[in-house]
Amino acid sequence: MTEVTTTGADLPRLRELNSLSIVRALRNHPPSTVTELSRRTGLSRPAVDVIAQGLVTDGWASVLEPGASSAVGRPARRYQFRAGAGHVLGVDVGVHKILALLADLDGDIVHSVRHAVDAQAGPAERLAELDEVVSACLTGAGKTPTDIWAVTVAVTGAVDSSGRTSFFTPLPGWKSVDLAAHLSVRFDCPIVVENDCKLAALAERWKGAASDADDIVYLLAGMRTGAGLIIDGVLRRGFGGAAGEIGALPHVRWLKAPGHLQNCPGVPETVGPDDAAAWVFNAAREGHKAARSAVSRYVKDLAVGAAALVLTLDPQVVVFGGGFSRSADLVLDPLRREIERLCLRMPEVRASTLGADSVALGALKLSLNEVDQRLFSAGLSAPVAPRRT
Amino acid sequence: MTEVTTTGADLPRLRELNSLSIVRALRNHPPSTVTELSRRTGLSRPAVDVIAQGLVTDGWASVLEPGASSAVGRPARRYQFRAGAGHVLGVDVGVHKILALLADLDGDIVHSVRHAVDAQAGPAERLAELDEVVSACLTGAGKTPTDIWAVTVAVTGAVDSSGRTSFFTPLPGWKSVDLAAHLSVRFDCPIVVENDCKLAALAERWKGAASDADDIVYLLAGMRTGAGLIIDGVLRRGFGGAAGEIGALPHVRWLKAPGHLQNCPGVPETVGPDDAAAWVFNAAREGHKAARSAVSRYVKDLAVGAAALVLTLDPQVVVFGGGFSRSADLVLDPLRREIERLCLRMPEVRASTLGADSVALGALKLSLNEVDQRLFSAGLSAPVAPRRT
DNA sequence: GCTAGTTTGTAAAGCTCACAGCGTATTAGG
DNA sequence: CCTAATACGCTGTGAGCTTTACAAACTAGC
Repeated sequence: MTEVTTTGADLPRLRELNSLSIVRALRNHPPSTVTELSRRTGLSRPAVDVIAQGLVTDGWASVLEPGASSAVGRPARRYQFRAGAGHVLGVDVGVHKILALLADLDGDIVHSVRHAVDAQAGPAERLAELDEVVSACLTGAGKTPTDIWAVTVAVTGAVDSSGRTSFFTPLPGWKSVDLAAHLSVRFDCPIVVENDCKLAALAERWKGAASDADDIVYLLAGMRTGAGLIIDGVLRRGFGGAAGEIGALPHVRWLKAPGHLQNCPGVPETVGPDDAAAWVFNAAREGHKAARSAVSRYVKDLAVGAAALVLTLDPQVVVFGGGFSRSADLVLDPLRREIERLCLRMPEVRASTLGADSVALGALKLSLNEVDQRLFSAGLSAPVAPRRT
Repeated sequence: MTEVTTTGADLPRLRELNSLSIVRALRNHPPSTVTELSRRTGLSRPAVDVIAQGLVTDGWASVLEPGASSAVGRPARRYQFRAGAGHVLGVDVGVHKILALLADLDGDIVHSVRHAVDAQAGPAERLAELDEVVSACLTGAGKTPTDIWAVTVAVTGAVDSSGRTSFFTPLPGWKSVDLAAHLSVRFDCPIVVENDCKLAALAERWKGAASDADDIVYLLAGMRTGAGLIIDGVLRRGFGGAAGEIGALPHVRWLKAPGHLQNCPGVPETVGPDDAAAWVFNAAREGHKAARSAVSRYVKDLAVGAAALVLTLDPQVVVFGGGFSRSADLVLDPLRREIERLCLRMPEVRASTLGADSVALGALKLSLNEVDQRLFSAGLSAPVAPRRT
């Protein structure tokens, strides 16, 4: 027997579905009365009542007894989602810094810790620093690893299905690091390792520049150029985790694009290689001839890869993010012109609104998605940290 | 009130869901006994029994009374999905031909009609020919327009959200043709106009070279080069319908790639421009020096665009289709080498197995998808042709 | 030809769930 | 103080699925 799908639903399953429906109606809403929930879900008031009480006894919701009532009529009891029932972690392991965010199930950030890291630090040193940041974040929020329901770590470079950056990565010696295995010593919950561009794209859709769009090309523009894709509202990983790596194609010029900025004539010797781009953008803003030309050539090269992505996917929005997005005022208009010239249908081009924390925020969001997925597929029995399968 | 989601489910809805579950279990299976359906859906035998009887009275299923039984025990009544309850059309409006396929709800083709068309024919002439082909296909199958539940028409060129090929199209004078409006005079059912590459991709996943994959890049290689994308098992249209049009980017060389074949030195003057490529492939197979070089250069240019798609999406399979897929023996290996050289992760590269009918087949499949979507979202009351919304 | 065994069809009992309806509690306003 | 409006809580009703039980139909083997 090919026992694949058990789609049949009986009464308990119906109750489960309606419970999830109530949970959905509870989340991302202010504390709600039974009548409001009834309207929101389409269920009858008595049904909502018993389900809500069940959620309270299970620990998924909490009750607010009526206080000062402003409306007419008998003051209503209010239910709210117990966002504190569980917590998730999102960590960005960057070249220069490690940033950990700890949030509740609403995605509200409870605590965050940021440490600077030497760009040349080897894997052992970086992993030790990661452990320290995570520990500090947990203790700072008064949590233990068992309180955490999902962990997502962002790294630079394409992440394969085993969670390793086997294709390439700018982190020194990082190619063979098995981050998930390293963290699984401390955490029993699901652990996901993901590419930083993809996570930044996720963040930008969550609470950034593209929260209204389902089809997004996110450009992470900095000394390295990368892309993250959201298609039909879902983060696109690729069959092997290498989606969005258009920069590897020499014809689209992403590899040499930042060189126009770094090698711009006129950069003072006192400016280090990491700050050269910022200097050039500033100089261009003040009318420096060579700087303006360098920015122009940079945008032209950036636009080729962007156009390849846009022509392939025909997105609604292109988000210009990454370190260079601070200079979006200089980039956006010429980038639009170039894309318009190269593409069939013109997408909106917007600047990132989240800045440098977008990667860690995206990691947080992916952790929340992981929790949600388990919640809404496996059903909700009691709020406990899920185990890895 | 932001009345967006009415997710609550009551008892009738539960019955509806289970009915759909039974329909799913019935489709693409041989006639099934109640016990088999019970196992397949997870529902109890009596529940399946009443639901199946309901489906029969509604006209969705038919009963096979037990005949010659081979097994032990009382011979079972068998139920089967009534694929003949409705029919769908898939039409390919090509440059040289128009092909219409008429199939039942199982996708089994009942009748097909193919007419040749002059490549220079204008819109009026082509539309008249289309009407004639559709009429012939209907009468040949003994059907009327009211028997048809969905119509999909494939055209060359990116199709915008209004169903027009406003960006570009090689069909003479076709840019402003509103095909959906033209057909809506005869058909009340949903009418979809879609790009030919996308539909060929759909067909190749349905019953072609990539039926096992969810992430597919389909290359339509001929005198024009195009691409269709399937991502997470879903056809990717793009926000404005222009996904996959990477060929519009000059840097990837798709526009000039077929020129290597057409302008290959040594092609006899007796060979027309449309047959030059076929001649070159044949000559290359027989060792003709210039022909081999032309094929090599063609593949190199084709591979640049393919690599752009592969790097962007990281698909599981690349399908080499279109007119040139008859010469896949010459193309596949060098194409693999080039993609491997340019990309991070190597996808499988396969030749199309459907040939020239793939576009019409894909149109058929999209019609079936359209019907299924309405079936499984709006619920099944009685088998009647759906109306356009 | 007859009996044991197996599977199907069908009916009845029981349980769970959601809904409709009604009475009660609480507040605002006249 | 009384009325209208709103929300809570309880009970009865009906729908739908499951389990159990039993009759019907067929094969296999003696």
